[in-house]
Order: sequence, then C-alpha cells, then structure tokens
Amino acid sequence: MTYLQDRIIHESLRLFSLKGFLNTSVTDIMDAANTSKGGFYNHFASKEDLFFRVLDEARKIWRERVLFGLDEIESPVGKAQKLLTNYRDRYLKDSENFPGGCVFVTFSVELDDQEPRLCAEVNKGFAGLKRLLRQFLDEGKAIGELDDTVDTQAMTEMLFAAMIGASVIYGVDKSSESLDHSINALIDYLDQVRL
Amino acid sequence: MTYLQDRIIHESLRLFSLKGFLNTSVTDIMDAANTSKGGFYNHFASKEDLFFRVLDEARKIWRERVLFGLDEIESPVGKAQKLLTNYRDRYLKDSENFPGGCVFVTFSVELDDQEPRLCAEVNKGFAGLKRLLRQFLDEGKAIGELDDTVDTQAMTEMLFAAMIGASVIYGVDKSSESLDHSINALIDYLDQVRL
DNA sequence: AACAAAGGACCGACCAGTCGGTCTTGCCAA
DNA sequence: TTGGCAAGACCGACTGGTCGGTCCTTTGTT
Repeated sequence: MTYLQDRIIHESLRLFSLKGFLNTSVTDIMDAANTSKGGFYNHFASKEDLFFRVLDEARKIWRERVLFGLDEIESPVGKAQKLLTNYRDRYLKDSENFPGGCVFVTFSVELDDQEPRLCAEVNKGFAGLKRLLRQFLDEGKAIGELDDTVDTQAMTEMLFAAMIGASVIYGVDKSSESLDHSINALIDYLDQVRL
Repeated sequence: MTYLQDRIIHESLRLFSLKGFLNTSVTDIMDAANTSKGGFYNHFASKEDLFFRVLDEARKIWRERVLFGLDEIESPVGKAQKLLTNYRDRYLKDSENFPGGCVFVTFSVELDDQEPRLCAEVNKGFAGLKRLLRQFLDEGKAIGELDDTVDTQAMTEMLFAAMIGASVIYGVDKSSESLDHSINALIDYLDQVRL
C-alpha cells in the first residue's frame, strides 16, 4: 500500500460520501488527490476496483469507531447502547472521513437497482450489523436482562431501521440535535424494556 | 396537462425511484415513455423543471396514500399508528409508482451535497411529516392519552428516523418481513407508551 | 541502463439540451 | 362538404462537453 494509493482511497471515501459512487468522476478524485489518470490506473484496475478498496477501508473505520469499547461492557443491552452512542458520536459525526454522511447508506440507495453486484457487497455489512444487534438482544434475553416476551427480531429491525434513518437525516440536515434526540430515544427505549 | 406530459411524469417517477435523478438520463425517460427529445422539450423547460413536476406528483400520491382514513380516527396516537400502517402497506409497497423505493429518500441522499436547491424542496416534505407526527403526539399528551413526562420531540425524531430507515432498507432488500417487523415494533411502542 | 511512478493527450460512449423539419389536428372560408 | 392552412405535437440528428479507460511520454530512483 503506497502513500498515493492511500491518499486516493481516502479522498474517494470523502467524495463518495458527498456525491455517491456513480456521480463522482475519476477526474474528481484525481483533482482531490493531486494526481493524474496515469497515477490512478497504475494502482487500480478500474473504478469498480476502487469501489471495493474504498468499501474495505470504510468498513475498517466503521468497526474501529462503532465497536470501540464494547468488550469492556458486560451487559448485552449495555453493549447495544454503547454501540448506539459510538455510532452517533464516533461514526456519524466524523466529518473528516464521511463529510456527506454514512457512505454505506449512500452506496446502497444509489446502487440497489443499478449495480446489484456492488450493492450486494454493501449489504453484507448491513446484515452483519443486524446480526450483532440481534445477538446482543438475544443474549440479554438469555441472561434475564430482557423479558421473555420481548420480540428480539422486531426490536432488532426497528433499531436497525432507526439507525439507518438517523444517518440519512443527519446526512441531509447535519443537525446534531435531531441525531441526538433520535439516538437517545432508542437508548431510553432499551432502558425501558430492560428489567 | 396532456396525456404525454402525464406519461413522462409517471415514467420519470418510476425511473427516479429506481436510479435516482442524476443517474437517469432524459433519453432513458424518452425510451420508457415512448417519445423523443423533441417531444419532451416541448412540455418541459429542462430536466430540472421535470424534477419539480415529478416531485409535485410524488407528493400528491404520498398524501393520498399515507393520510388515507386518518380523519376517521379520533385518537391522536391512533392517527399516528394508522399513518404508520398506511406508510407501510399503501405507500412503500406500491411498486407501481415507486418500484425502487421511496423517491424522496433517493432524492435526498443523492442531492444533499450536490444540488442543494433541489434537495431543499425535498426536505420541505420531510419537515411536514415530522410536524404532523409531532402534532399527533402533542395532541395525545394534551388529551391525556400519553403521560406528561413523554418527550414528544425525541419520540418524533425516533419515529421519523425509523420510517426513513425502513424505507431505505425496503428499497434495498424488498423484504416485506423486515418492513413489517420494524413498523409493527413502532406501532407496539406507541401502544406501550399509551396510558 | 533499467524500471516503476506519474503525467496528460486521446478514444469512443454518453450526457443535457437545440433545432430544423414532418405530421396531425382542427378551424374557417367558399 | 370540402380544400387550404396555421398551430403545435412530435421526431431525431446534432452540439459542446464529460464520462471511464487507454496508452505513449516523461520523470525519478537505483
């Protein structure tokens, strides 16, 4: 991984977050990374190749930010709550890497009906997050932190939907207040269902 | 409003829902509507003009679908719940007009950092929906349907975020099951906070 | 000398939008 | 009733410009 490759990937990440993949031209990226077509195509086979490399990097950053400190918490519901605050404060508000909002959401919305192969790769990440949330809730149920009657699948779908929605809204209006409110409401909700 | 204009607007609505505004070419629309460039530019000043006309039509359909039957319900919280089921069953699942999912979400995600003027128009609709949800919750509080301690603003932000998120997810995976679960969880949540 | 990195002119395809022209429609005079 | 004709709906080749990608040239390092 050379310095230039790294610069291209990170500038792409910023631009994809702002403008999406299809509407960011390779020339845009070259301008932002201060290089040229030749420089780019020496390191990347195609724009699609760049897509997958950027996606990898975005996932790495996402995990580092959102899963931070989760292993220090014992309560499964507490883990879910910590994940939510991380998601809000350490991930969505990161305007350095994601100035236009969550890049996974941008990708999935623009690619779902146009580039199914690329979108499928994005969706793997979504499935992973959903699985993780579900796991926390199921564990909470298993150790008696949540009532037996709680429908963990429905709760997972709702939490997940609200996280995605919060990211869309924050990407559009950049209002910390709305974001804080919606995530806090989710955290409070988890407190309420906790026994 | 001629027949051709109407056809162009409705085919545009479908294509914008699938591919977004920027990634749908006027030629794509002409092919779908079985007409030609000349035919199009006789009725529309520009692609941007088309955007606003399509947006108007989408809003009309949205209101007709989502607000259906609300005035027959007296309970404010019941209205919010009816709005949620309408949103799910009568709006999101309408693959005739919105085969690629909610067009407002598609617009706002792709336009927020690229076409602020167009995006601002989309956001007016979002603000309206949020105002409506907030109004139902505040009315519920006023008539004693909800506890005085309920934070209606936070609850509104959460409901709104979950609605937007559910629409993103449904647009991507077209899974009725996920959609039903997340919306049902919201409806149950409103039942739980209701006194 | 040898070779990888970087530069940028260039290619065909496609973009939004224009424009000269054709064809259909319906009105009006005889 | 019929012939003439204007309005405007519609067509599609065309324009300037941008797209992703190629390839030849130059630069820098060893």
